[in-house]
Amino acid sequence: MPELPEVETVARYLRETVVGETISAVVVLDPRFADLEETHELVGRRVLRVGRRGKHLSLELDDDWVLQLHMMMAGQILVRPREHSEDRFLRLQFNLSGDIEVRFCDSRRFGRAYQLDAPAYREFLKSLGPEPLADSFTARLLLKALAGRRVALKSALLNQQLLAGVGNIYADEASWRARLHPLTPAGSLSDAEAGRLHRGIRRVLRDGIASCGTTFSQYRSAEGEPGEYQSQLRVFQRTGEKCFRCREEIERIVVGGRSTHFCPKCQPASRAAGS
DNA sequence: CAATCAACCTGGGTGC
DNA sequence: TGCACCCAGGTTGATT
Repeated sequence: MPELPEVETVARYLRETVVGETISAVVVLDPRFADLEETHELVGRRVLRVGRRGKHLSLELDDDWVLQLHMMMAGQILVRPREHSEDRFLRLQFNLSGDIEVRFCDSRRFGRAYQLDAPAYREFLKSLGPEPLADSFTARLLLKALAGRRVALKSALLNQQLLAGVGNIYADEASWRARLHPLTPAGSLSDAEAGRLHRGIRRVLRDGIASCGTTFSQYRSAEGEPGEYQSQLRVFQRTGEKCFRCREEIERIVVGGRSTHFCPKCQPASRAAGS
């Protein structure tokens, strides 16, 4: 599921709907899902801000309490009116003042919810790589993050300590934009290539947000709506279809255990290991 | 320290 | 219909 554009889409809706609301009840349906030792501590607290860092969502509450949510592969965070019908795979629910509920659903039970105190939250914010859409994220910074890395570019882009928020879909899409083979050694990029990659990453993430994310099956916005970026994908899950740039057939390989899609003609394997 | 890989889970789709 | 098998947007922890 959810990569940066999908999480941002959810965060934006939460900002419109739950900021200022007070938690009136926490319902844990799957104890393994939520690492909330003291759920009663959350009751009565108000949501002051909704943050997003990489693929993580943070509900910042009164007294520096933070509720961290991660949707992993299949999670859905839905904002529902109390009378809304039951949602499938509900694992955790927050009832809010104003008769609305935040429902965290997840068929695969990979998602997680947990509390952080202020110091732990600061540590967490520092533990991830730069935000790719921040003004401060430059091509030079990207080059620096990749410097010295011999892993495949694809694997580096998925490393959240190097760059926060890019996942399997947007990594492939950005590499296609930059005309870089996914097996290119991450630390071998020239200035020009890093510039193209930097533009590609920001382009696909911005476009993804503008389309409210990519939905193949599970992902829904907090309003329960599917995203629309899947119609704009250039390589992801287009194996055997024609490249939009050169009409060559898109190929699929496995890199670091992850399905990887690219155009063998537009993204030549000059320096790429193993091909 | 860097890189690789299995494990965590379940549902949906496909092919026999 | 049933069943075996493959695939999936992510992360972490053990191992090399």
